[in-house]
Amino acid sequence: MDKPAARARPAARVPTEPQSAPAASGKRPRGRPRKTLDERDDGNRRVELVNAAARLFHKKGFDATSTRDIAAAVGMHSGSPFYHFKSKGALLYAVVDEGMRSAIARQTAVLQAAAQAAPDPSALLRVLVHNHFDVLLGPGSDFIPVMLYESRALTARQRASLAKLRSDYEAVWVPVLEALTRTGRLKAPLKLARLLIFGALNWSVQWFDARKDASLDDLADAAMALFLQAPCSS
Amino acid sequence: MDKPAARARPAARVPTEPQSAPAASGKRPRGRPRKTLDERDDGNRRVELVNAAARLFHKKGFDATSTRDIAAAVGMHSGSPFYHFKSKGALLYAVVDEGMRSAIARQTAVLQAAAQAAPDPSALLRVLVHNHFDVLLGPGSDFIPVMLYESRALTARQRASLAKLRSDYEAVWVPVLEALTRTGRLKAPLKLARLLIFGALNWSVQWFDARKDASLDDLADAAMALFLQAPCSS
DNA sequence: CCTACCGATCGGTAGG
DNA sequence: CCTACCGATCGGTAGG
Repeated sequence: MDKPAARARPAARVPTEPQSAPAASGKRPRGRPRKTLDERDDGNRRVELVNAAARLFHKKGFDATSTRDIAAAVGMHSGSPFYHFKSKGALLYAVVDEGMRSAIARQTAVLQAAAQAAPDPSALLRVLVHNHFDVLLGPGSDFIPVMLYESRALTARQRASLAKLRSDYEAVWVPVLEALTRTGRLKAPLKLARLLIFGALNWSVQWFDARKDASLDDLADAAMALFLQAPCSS
Repeated sequence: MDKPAARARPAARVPTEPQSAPAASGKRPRGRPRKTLDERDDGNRRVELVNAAARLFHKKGFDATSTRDIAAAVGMHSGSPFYHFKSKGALLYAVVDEGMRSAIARQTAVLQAAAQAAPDPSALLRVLVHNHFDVLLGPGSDFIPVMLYESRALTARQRASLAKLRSDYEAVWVPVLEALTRTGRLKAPLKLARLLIFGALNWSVQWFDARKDASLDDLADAAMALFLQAPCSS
């Protein structure tokens, strides 16, 4: 069956009083009502598709998710996602891109707040680690897991753009890790340390269960205890 | 096109001198030649299929690999893998099962050798870590990466069997990590430490390049330096 | 954004 | 293990 489930169609989409104000003039605003509202609507549908795609790609994987699944999840018919995205792969890239930009924005925000309060590098690392766990495991966090585990389907060009974003995200960690190496609290070679640390964090997507396991703070504490040498002087 | 590539068909499969000895008697060994040889042949074909499946599942992912791809890789026609395996999922489970049994066997072997030479827990961890990297990244290591990153397609029953094998593999690490915790060289809570450590190691599948990066020994050294507190007394 | 549709591909099977 | 095939599903498109 191709009919979308009746469930997700938002009430706002039902054509209630469609052109209340425009109807008064009777001529000018025909084919398209006010431009701003129209664009906002289009944007919302697009955002809905990206959100549904993120959730389904995370839950079932990119290949196992059909564009029909995504359409049905937002109450569209099977061909309609291709009005907003030219291919399934473009939808995947939208998820990945949105996820990285959001992650970078959040990272920048928490780090700025922390750098003013306490410029201690171990405190900064703790903030980075906690934010990373939050981006991976917090509420509504489907985008970065998709980026981490479903990027194989991207084209070479898309992968190159993604590599730039990942590099931006990771670059912030480097001076913090360097400072910790200088003070002897981090022992492994910098590049390998970074890769191993990201692995430890990213793998949590595979096992973390918010209902059963520890809190994100517990996770961050454990990671800090594992990676850092205890403060030497005492 | 459905014709398999002419490439991988082993010369031994070409029906050259099919029943040299049996032809002498002319009666007894009809429908099936000697049983042992026949079974060995079947087993080899089965093993070839599992090896090809492991390589392709690792390279392209389970969903993106067709059973036709696998058949072609071993010089079979498109329907023939189903003579050996009743479904594509059964082939995936064969890969995962074989990978875990091999990993456990290798782990047992290296650990027994190391435990006699030096029962120091940090030396044992180093052996476990190095073996783990070797299983993940060493030559012919497609099975465990498939297990780690493609198991989602398994049935619930298969996943339960796999969980048992994974638990067997991980159980060996626990006493070693406990000993290191007791001597203060491992600081994080045991369960979280184990999960974070496995994450750091398993993630290497995503970035390690044998041509460019460090050796497996370098990796193991870096992991030990990162995870363990420096020996306290000195 | 829907309707109606297409070509391609896929997992799997019967029958030998 | 091959031959010949099937039903289902999928990404995508034309035309409105």
